[in-house]
Amino acid sequence: MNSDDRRLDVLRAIVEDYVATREPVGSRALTERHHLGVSPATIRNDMAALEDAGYIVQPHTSAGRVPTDMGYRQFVDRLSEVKPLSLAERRAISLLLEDAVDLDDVVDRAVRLLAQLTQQVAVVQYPSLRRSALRHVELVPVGARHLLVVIITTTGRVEQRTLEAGAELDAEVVGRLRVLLNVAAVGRRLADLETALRSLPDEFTGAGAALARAVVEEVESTLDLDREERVVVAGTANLARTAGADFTRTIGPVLEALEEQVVLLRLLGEMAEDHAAVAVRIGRETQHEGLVEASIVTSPYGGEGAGVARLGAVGPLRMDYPGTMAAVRAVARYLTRILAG
Amino acid sequence: MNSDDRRLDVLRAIVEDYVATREPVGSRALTERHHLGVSPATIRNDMAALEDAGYIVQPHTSAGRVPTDMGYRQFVDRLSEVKPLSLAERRAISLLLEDAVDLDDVVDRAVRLLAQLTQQVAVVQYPSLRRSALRHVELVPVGARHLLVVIITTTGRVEQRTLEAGAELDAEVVGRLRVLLNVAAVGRRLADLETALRSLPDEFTGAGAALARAVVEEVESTLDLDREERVVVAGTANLARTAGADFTRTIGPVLEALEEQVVLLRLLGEMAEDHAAVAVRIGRETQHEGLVEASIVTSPYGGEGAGVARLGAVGPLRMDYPGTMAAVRAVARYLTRILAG
DNA sequence: GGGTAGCACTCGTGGGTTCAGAGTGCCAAT
DNA sequence: ATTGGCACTCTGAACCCACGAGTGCTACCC
Repeated sequence: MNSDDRRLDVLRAIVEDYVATREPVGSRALTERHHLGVSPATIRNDMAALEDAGYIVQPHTSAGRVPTDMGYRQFVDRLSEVKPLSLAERRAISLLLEDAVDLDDVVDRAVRLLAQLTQQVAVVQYPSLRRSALRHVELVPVGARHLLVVIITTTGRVEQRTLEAGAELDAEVVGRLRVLLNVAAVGRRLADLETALRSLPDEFTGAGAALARAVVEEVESTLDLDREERVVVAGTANLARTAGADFTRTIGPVLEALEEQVVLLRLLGEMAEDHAAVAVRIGRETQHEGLVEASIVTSPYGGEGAGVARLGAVGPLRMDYPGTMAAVRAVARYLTRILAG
Repeated sequence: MNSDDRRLDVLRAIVEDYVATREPVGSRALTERHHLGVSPATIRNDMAALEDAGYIVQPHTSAGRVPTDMGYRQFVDRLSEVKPLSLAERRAISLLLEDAVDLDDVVDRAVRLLAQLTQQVAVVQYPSLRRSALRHVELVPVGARHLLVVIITTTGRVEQRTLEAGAELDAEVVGRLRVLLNVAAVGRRLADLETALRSLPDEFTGAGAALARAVVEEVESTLDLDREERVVVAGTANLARTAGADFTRTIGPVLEALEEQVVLLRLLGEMAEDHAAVAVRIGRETQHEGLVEASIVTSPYGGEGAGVARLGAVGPLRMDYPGTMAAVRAVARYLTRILAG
């Protein structure tokens, strides 16, 4: 065995032990718990090299080593196969998700399930409107001057807006608008709607044109991703469990980050650029002040007309990466299957 | 001054100091910070009496006193007037809430605002469907066999369900059903709908009757309060700020309770039975294991056709009750005004 | 009777010291 | 390249001790 390879094995062993024991790991403990076939002294040399390379640090002179962000990163990148979940776990996932009654329910169940499986904070992003397609637009007059616009997507998501018409609504105009809207828009991805609808108001005159413009604008504003994309979070209590040990001061900054939709959405968006089945961001890699002591593991789900979104788990740097990755990937797969069915 | 009165003043002073300093308060400190007009020795006698009565305890011999749940309760009950918020605060509330675009946005803004104002965890319950009235029901065929049922309430809330028809939809039947449904149901409180709709399927024959029954059932299932009432939470990071000092072990149990909709809904429901403008539950009074070290302050909002619900703040036993009560009441009032307008 | 002053007593906190053990780095030997 | 040996470092636990805050009690005063 090449000595570089052994070094990486030592790193792997350090990460595993540190994750398991939460204590800095020394050379002797390492030789006892893993059959590396060499003596502690050799390990010490390797550790010195790993420290020079930036993968591990000593909290203080006479203590064992602890992985750095870079160390965890190396560890994660070197994971070859993801260990599968147990049959019982997979069956539980499947049963739980199949009983869901609508999209909200699916998402709610998925996020709780994932929190439970990973014993961490779970996050699930709603299927993105931008990438899903329109199934139907409905216009409902409400009183003489208000019009309710209901937008239904192929993912089963329903968005509604109320708008105030400038003049009294004309039932015939509303009816025609409904028909034209649906003809022009159904089947389009929401992101393409703008071009599809641009000329629609020209079909009307006077108050009808104004109304059509207002409705089109309302439909388009639904594209405004910042407002419409949502992430739901569950399992924050899991953070508190190991709070003192895993976070230098408090979990406050992490909770703050989790409450800020924009932070999560940015992070999920950036992670979508990794095309791996499971993406990981460790500590500072999250590029967010509040998450320097946290890692996030996510996976895409949906796709094929069901919209694409991500789900994942957020936990301390010192998390069980292989286990978390397996759970995240599994839930993403089942969710994809459920949404497609 | 009656000596019983003085005792209660001493209790008030103890609560105030303990809330301010987070440290057990002794007789000397008390005489220095409050002009009670008597010597420490006298205070000591009063404190002994208060301890006998169960309002305060000593963490250990040779320490000052700390209020018990009962002590806080007595303190809260004796608060006569609620101090008003500053003009700047009231203006900020008003401006923020007025800009909201729809019900979701109002609720979201309110909960964040309240978390910010109280520096605690804020909870806002969605206006209850049971007490709000129906504005419109819309039926939208989706494909040949699916029907989308959209229910709009007077609070601006929109609920939708998709149902699968047993047979191909007949446009004429759907149209007639829509008309009849609206005639029978509009203006009714959701809680009264069941009786109003019972005979409706009799107007149809064959497949139409089956469809009507399915639709009615779907509308009624919206009444299912457990599924439809929702509470949104914000500001959990505020809990972490003082976590070590205010909670014996971790904030985990509190976070768990906050994630369980059923727990919050039960609590809010029970608090609705107090008819005071602001209701308070302290420690064990919450009747929930996870909240024994927490208190909750809530106030109703809405009403007059806008549905009735509650909002409030959850924090440590050692919270600024007068300030929290003032903020909760103020936000409830502004929210009521916004929803009515 | 209620308030006060004085006093002895309790007990937790904080500072300082010591000690053992874990872990390291380095060097000489294989 | 690996290993055994060894001197060195540093943390954390244990311990002790003195300080001081705070109490309860009793005797005294108005």
